[in-house]
Amino acid sequence: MLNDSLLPKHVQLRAALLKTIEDELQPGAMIPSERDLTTRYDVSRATVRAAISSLVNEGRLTTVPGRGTVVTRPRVESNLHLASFTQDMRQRGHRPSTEVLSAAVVEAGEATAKALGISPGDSVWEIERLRLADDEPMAHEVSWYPEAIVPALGDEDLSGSIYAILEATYGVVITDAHQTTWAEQAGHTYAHLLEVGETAPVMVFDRVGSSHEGPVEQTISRYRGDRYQLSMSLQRGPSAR
Amino acid sequence: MLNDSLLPKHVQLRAALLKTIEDELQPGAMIPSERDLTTRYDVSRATVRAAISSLVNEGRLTTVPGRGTVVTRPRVESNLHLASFTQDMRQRGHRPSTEVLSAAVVEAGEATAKALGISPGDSVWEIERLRLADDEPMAHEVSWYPEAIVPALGDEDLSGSIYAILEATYGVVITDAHQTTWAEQAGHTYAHLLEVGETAPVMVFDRVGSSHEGPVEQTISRYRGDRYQLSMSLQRGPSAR
DNA sequence: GGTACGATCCGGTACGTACCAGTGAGGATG
DNA sequence: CATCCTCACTGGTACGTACCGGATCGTACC
Repeated sequence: MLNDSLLPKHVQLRAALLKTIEDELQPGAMIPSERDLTTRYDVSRATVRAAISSLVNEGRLTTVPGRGTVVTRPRVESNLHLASFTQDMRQRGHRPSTEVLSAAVVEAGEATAKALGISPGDSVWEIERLRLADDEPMAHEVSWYPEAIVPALGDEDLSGSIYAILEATYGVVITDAHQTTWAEQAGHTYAHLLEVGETAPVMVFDRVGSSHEGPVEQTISRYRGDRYQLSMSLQRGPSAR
Repeated sequence: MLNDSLLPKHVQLRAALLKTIEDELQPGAMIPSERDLTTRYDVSRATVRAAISSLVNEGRLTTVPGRGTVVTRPRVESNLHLASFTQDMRQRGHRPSTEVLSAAVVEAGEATAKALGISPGDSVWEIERLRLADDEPMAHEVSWYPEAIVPALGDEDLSGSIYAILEATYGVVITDAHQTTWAEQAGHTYAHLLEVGETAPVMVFDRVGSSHEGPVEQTISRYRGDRYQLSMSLQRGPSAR
């Protein structure tokens, strides 16, 4: 039944189970019992349990003592994902808009150069924008993009998603990002822009966005603390994909 | 050796191993061999392997065929993961300590009841703690745990990891959590506790921790904005809109 | 007809044995 | 002295047995 050799039986059995739960079974359906599987595939129960526990560990199956083992309902959505401000605000039920404050080619500072993998002094587009939700200030953003990657960025309409421009005009797809966040007082400059008090709390995000070929974007965003919150899921360890 | 209670042996052994790799061993060090552990704790090798594989699955241990099992080196870049305050601060190079402000059984409020899947008014342990890093206040935490799950939580030493207590005493392993974070001004109460100004920014985390069987913990933490920051990775969601 | 009980199934726990392939230290060999 | 090889030891695989407590359901009893 199994034993194409080469691979351990519990790995082969795992693959066989995964195939059936993907092709034949609905979420919530029960898979055959462990003892049933031992006779079907002619393996020991320990082997069956190894295969099953592997799938349980990845969230594909759930065991119910006294009942059986059921196919897990797929998760609806992971909260923390890479989304543009526009997408993000729409999902939260707000109407997003953007005010472009400035767009110019400048020399990259040290931190930006390091983040983008270029040399300090290299030319980068610096885009400064105010992000509104329902016509009230939500966030202030400054972004930097290497001019070498997006030479004519300033010619585009920057009031929408820059990610969309990167894709449509330059074929650059930001697939993942890394960001650090902390809390600050607004201070004079941002208090004015965000229309809050100078001591009002803001959430700062320093984000570096990357395509498959490397870093493309650095953005520092300041969100009004009274209007923004962030949800995320945490796992204890890597759940091997 | 084990069996001080009614918990499964592999859970007890898991807790024992976790304690030793946290207290005694350095990252990269090898734990005793599986066969060694069977004689030390007088259990079968299957039990030892169950305990070890659980820790491997969470990224605490790594097995090396032919060599042994080593304590995992923590990742340099502390990404977003579920870690206790103690672990978190150590990874950041600080010396953590804790001051227990109060511990009492109270009636669950509405939000807590909803988060924990119990009824408002049900008994919950309320633990209030001040978390210090290098002897300076870093965060204030209030946690709630259903009394039905952890009846004698107040008898334990609450100055360390409550997650460790949950595992060792009650066999409850928090495997994942969901949290929402936002920025606030400290305000009178927390300014005093955290030793900052009343308008100083704090990062608030509202977290619900769950075991395989459901929610176990709600914690609201307030971190000093000037001392704490959070890093995370983002991937592009499947919502290609 | 409703309840209580027991048979039977389920996953969970725990024990034992056996053999394999890779590692690495130390002794035998050249 | 360097090299090779043996061998003890490691985790990985796989088998078997046994018993537990929870869930389910049919049946016998009130």
